[in-house]
Order: sequence, then C-alpha cells, then structure tokens
Amino acid sequence: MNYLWRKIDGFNMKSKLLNDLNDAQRAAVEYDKGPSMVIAGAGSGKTRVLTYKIAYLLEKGINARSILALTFTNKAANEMKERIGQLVGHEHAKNLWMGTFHSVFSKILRFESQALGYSSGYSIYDTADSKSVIKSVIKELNLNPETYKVNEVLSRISMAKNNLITVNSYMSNTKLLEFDKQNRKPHIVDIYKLYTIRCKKADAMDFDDLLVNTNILFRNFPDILEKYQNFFEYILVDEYQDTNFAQYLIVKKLAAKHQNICVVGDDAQSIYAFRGARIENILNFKNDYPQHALFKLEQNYRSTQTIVNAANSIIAKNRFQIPKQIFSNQEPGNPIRIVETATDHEEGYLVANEIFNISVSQQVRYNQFAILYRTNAQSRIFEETLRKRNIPYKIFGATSFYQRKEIKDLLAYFRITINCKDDEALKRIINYPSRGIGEATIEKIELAASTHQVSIWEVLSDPAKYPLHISNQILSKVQQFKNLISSFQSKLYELNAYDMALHIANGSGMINDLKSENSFESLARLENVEELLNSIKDYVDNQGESENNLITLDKYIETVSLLTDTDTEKNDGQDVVSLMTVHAAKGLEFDYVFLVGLEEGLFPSMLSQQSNEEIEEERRLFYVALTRARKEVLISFATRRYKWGKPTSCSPSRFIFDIDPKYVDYKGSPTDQNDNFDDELQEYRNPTVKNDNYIASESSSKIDSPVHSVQRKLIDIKTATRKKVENQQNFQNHDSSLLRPGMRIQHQQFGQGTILSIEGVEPNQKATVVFDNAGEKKLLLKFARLQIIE
DNA sequence: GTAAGAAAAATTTTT
DNA sequence: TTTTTCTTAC
Repeated sequence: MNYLWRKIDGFNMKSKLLNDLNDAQRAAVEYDKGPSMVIAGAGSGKTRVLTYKIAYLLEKGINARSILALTFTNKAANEMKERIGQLVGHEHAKNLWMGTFHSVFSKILRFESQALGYSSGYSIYDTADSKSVIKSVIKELNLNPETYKVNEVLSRISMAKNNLITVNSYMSNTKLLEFDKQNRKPHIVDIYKLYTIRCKKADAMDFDDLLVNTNILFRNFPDILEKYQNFFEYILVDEYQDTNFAQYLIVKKLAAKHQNICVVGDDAQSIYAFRGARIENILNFKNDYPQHALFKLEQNYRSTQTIVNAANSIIAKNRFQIPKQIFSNQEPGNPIRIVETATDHEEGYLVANEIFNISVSQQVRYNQFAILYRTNAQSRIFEETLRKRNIPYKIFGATSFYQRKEIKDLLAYFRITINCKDDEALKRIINYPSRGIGEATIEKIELAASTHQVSIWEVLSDPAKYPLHISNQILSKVQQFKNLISSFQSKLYELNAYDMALHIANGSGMINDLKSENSFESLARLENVEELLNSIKDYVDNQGESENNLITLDKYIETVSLLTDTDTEKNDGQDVVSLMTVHAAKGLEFDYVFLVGLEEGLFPSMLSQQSNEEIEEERRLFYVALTRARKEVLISFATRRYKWGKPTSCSPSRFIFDIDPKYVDYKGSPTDQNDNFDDELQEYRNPTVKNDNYIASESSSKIDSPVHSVQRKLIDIKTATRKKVENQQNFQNHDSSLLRPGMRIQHQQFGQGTILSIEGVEPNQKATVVFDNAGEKKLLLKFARLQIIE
C-alpha cells in the first residue's frame, strides 16, 4: 500500500517536473552526480530548482537523512521544506537536514560538544549578550569606552571570526595589529582574547562561534569530519553568494568526499559583504571544482520586460560579475516612475495616496504592495501616513518578538535554568523582578567571579569561598535568588517544556510583576509572555510527546535561540501592505513596489561610500529592490528629510541615473518647478556643484540626450532645493538669533515665560527660561520653537 | 535602592 | 525624533 502510494506520488512528481521546469531548470535538477553551480537570476525560479532537485533526489531513493540543504534564513528553509513536503509527502521530507548554517551546525555542535569542551546544553549568545560581555571586558581591561566603541569592537571581532582568525592568529597577524594600531585601538586583540575566555567560561557560543567551532571541530577531529562526510551524500547550498569564509570552508570540507555539491546563487544579489559574505566564493567555485557543471537560469518569470531591462542596465554598471543575459517574456509593462517630493513627509503622503489610488482603480489587494526602504528608521513616516489613509500595513523586522524585553527576560530564566554558567542570562534577571539586589551588589559578585575565573553562578553557590563583602541582609536576598533558580533546575527534566516554562513564569514573579503594574504597557507585555508560552505549548504538541519521550525546555531553547526576527513573521495571508528594508525583501515579490528614500547618503548609505566595492554592493541592493516587483515600480526621493531630528537637504541617489532612461518616467513635483535662472547662474559661478553621480553616469553611458535631460533636471532641482533649504535654515537661525535675555516668549508645552540667559553655539544653543507656570527650564533652541511675544 | 526627569547619543543592512 | 544613559531627589 505504502509502496504503491509512493509510486503514484513519484509519477505525479515526475510529470510535474517535466511540465513545470524549463530546459535550464530541468538540466540543473537532473544533474545529480558531482559538483554543480546554478547561477539563478532574480525571479528565475531558483527556489523551484532547489526544491525540485531535492524532491528528485528523494524520488530516486536517496535517504532524506543523507541530504544536507543549507539556506540563509530559517524562513527560506521552512518554506522549502514545506514545498518539498507537498511534492513528496511531509513524512518523507521530515528527515532532511535542512536549515541555516547556524541552526544545522549548532545541532551538530551539540552532538559533538564534548570534543570542544562545551556541554551539549551550551548557551547561544545573541548580539545583545555579546555586546554586554564586550562592555564589561572593556571595563575590566581599564580601556576607554570612548575609544573602544562596543559596536565597532564587536564587528571587528565578528569579522575576524567570519574569516576564521582565532585569537592566536590575530595575535600573530601583524597586518591586523598594525591596522588596529593605526586606528589607535591597539587593544582590540586583548578584548577579543578576554571576550573569548568569557564566552567559554559561560559555556556559551555567539553566532559566529557556531561557524568557527564547527571548523575547529572538523579540523581537529578528522574522524568526526569523516563521519559527517560519509553521512551527507548530497549537499545543497542556497544563496551561495552570501556565504562567508567560515561557511565556505565548512561546505568545502563536508563535500570533499562525495563531491555531490550543488550551490545556487546570484552574484548580482550579493548584499551581505558588510558582514563577511564573500562574493568570491561564487566566482571561485570553478577553481575549487574544475570539473563542475554550470547552469544559468536567465529567464525571469516574475517581472515585466521594463523592470528586467532596467535592472540589467543598473547592474551593468558594476565591474565584477558573472556574465549572463536575464530576460523576460512577460508583457513590456509600464516605465519605472521616479518622483521627487519636497520632504520625507510628503513622500509618505505620496506613497500612501498612490497605494490607495491603485488599489481602488485597479482593484489590487493591499498585500500586492510593498514599501521598501534602506533603513528601518524610515518606516515611521509611512506608518503614519498609511494609518491616516486607513490602509492596513505590517512592518517587518522592526522590533521582533524575540527582542522584546519581557520575552528576553523569560528566555533568560530558561537559559540560566538550563546552563547555570550563562552569566549574561543571570545578570539580566538577578534583579528582575526587583528583589533588592542592586547594581553595587551585582558589581561585587561580578568582580569576585572574574578575579577567581569562575562563573557568577559559582560565586552565588559558594559565597563562603568567594567573599563578597556584602551585608547579611543582601546576602540572604542573593541566596534566595540562587535557591529559586536551583528549584527550577531540579525540575528541568521532570516537566515538559510547557509546564516548566509556566512554572518559571509564575515562580520567577514575572507574571505577578506585570499583573500588578496593571498599565496598558504591562498588560501588552503580559500578552506577549502568554504568546510565548502558547508557542511553547504548540512546540511540545507538535513534537509528539509521549510517556518515555518528554520534550523538555532545553530542547525548546535550542530551536528558539536562533530564531530571530524575520523568520517568525509570516505574512499569513493578511491583506496588508508590507513595509520592510530592502535586505529583508530579498527573495520576496510584489506586484507594486515603492522604493523610497533614493537619496545620496541614504541609498547608497553614507557609510558605504568609502570604496567602490561598497558602492557596488549598494548597487546590487538597488538591483534586488527593483527585481522584487512584478508589475510596477515607483521610486521616490525627498529633497529635504529629517535626520537626527534636523532637516537636512538631500540630493537624488546616483542610482537613479544608473537606470537606462528608456525605462524611466520622471515626474518632478509641480511645486518645485522653478521659473528663474538662479540655478543656472549658481552652476555657472560654482561648477563644483557637480556630484560624482553626474560624472559617473556621464562617463559610463554613451547615450546622448535623454540621460542628460533627466540628469540636468534633477541636478537643477537639487541645487534649487539646496538653496531653498539654506534660505529656510537662515531664516530659522535668524529667528532664534533674535532671542535675547529678558524677552517674553511662548512655548508649546510650558506656555509663556521670560528668557533668563542664552548659552552655547549654533546648532546646540540653549536658553534658560523662567516660565510663568512651569518654572525654570533649559531648552534646546533647535527643538523648542520659541515664539517671541510682545 | 528606586523612580523620574534631564542630558546625551544615535541610525545600515542580520544569522 | 527616539532611545539610552546619567543625575537627582526621595
């Protein structure tokens, strides 16, 4: 019976295979011996090839357990698993090794943890934990936190780890040491060293360690490597262009035996070099596997010809790429619209209006719209304007569920219960809810722990051995806390994950604390806690718990530590407009895409203008953004935008000029039509207003008039706007410069008052004002908007 | 030791 | 403008 079923299933699938795939796709799917690389242009059915290929292997009788499929996000993995399940049956697909590098190898590391001196229940430090450790390390080393910015240090350490530079190799790498010296941060290596020690002491790995330690495992234990080499007969890697060196090497080692490796990717969509991804991995595949087969998927099934051609014209400006001809057989479609607005606010209204109009006139559902931006900070205005328009929306990837304070707190309780050495988890909740253990006490405990080279838990467990010099009163509070956690620990393997979690949520006092606060906010938090508990219940139920197979909390934590933001946020069929960063939009598609904030310094980001490589990455990001659209793209930019609370004038992004003007419909906003020659005059007087976009696009395009007319127009508007803003700013300055001590003024919030004194220099000028009803205040003039009365 | 309020800092992208 | 950190008063 079962056999028959499988047969029929297989027959169906094979006919599907034949029908659903084009020649290139089919060839890629059917090539199943030896290394192969699939270069898959945007919208060319990359996921389809991967899923069908895996289904095809399963169909041929390959054991699901011997197929390893690595993806870039959990979401991609889940979707693929789902689709394979639909093709070959979920029972069959269940045993595939499929997931992100991080999740797959964290699993393997739990099996092999003893070899590396970790326990199988090791904690995974998230970025916040890592930062916290680095912060305390900087303090402990008596380094100036001004010089050693936590973020910078962390990204330096992370870069090192991505490139498999351990502390020892860092210490002997003169180039790196010299670089740090040049930057006047010669102690980065010391921070790295102590940070590593701290993590190890806490039985914790950070995200990068998962990859580093896998490499160490495979390097130092050839027998273990061989075991997994034998185990994984087939290896498939999605988004290969986004792999970093550590990931590359893992794949290379694992594939060395069977050589059945298939990598899929698109060099044009490599957008993660900033965090260590190496586009060379895809470019160098041919060197690692000289006898590999190469498949190119060049037909885009997603977008109109206009969009595909426009995207091609952009990416052609990049120097490094694998040659390919992406084409579309869809309808030609409408040109890409480019709209200029005066302010970021106006941009918000424009987009909201446009979405509303299209949805009504073309009968388009809201879930076919996306607003894509470069930075999360840009989402706020669209949120506002959409809400005013009553358009339902969802912001993806902002503060994710797992980043919420109450969730992290509860998870910290779980973590400390599972791994008592987890100092970061402990520090997080030792005084939450308040139990009278203050900062000073915690510092003393931490000091004792670090001087004796033990975990904080160790100190708490044996205060006689590690004298803390604190009062008996406080010591007893600390003991109470320790006993509370111990009581949790003792039940860890007796209760299932859900019962345990519930027990901890109540026993810790968190639930009571949130209930008793009884504010709008605390109730929302309480709901989130409930939601987490529900998800644990789901997890337990889905794992098929039985008498002799208790699903305990540590199992749950393993799955959840690597589940960050975007993975859990599915647009579950809701009819809402999607708001997200371009990075988050990778792999998605929408009928209508609004690409907003196309301004110099924003997109491309100000921080990416150092080198040509960085600009090329931003350009690829722009390419990714455009190719999300099936039908239409509207690109907008504002000439004035609030940045750090200050209005700043902006010029249109150079990428706008990268698009072949054939595919563009440019509409300036009517308010900015200028009717005088001031701009020409200014340009004549000051030819340096030319910006590099002008030069870059001029030199790189042989096309004559249209380019120039568009460019001219944009640049004129730019200079005009700059002047306008300068005027406005002058006016504003003038306004506040009229203020003098003794004047009577009006303030929005505090009412009327008299200026006592004014101090400071321009952007940060402050006034001391005595208000009639609100008393004396110091106010920043740039925010206060004081009006002179009388 | 806590809470409120003021000052200062911060903005790329994410497993 | 929003978020985090520091001060100050209880």
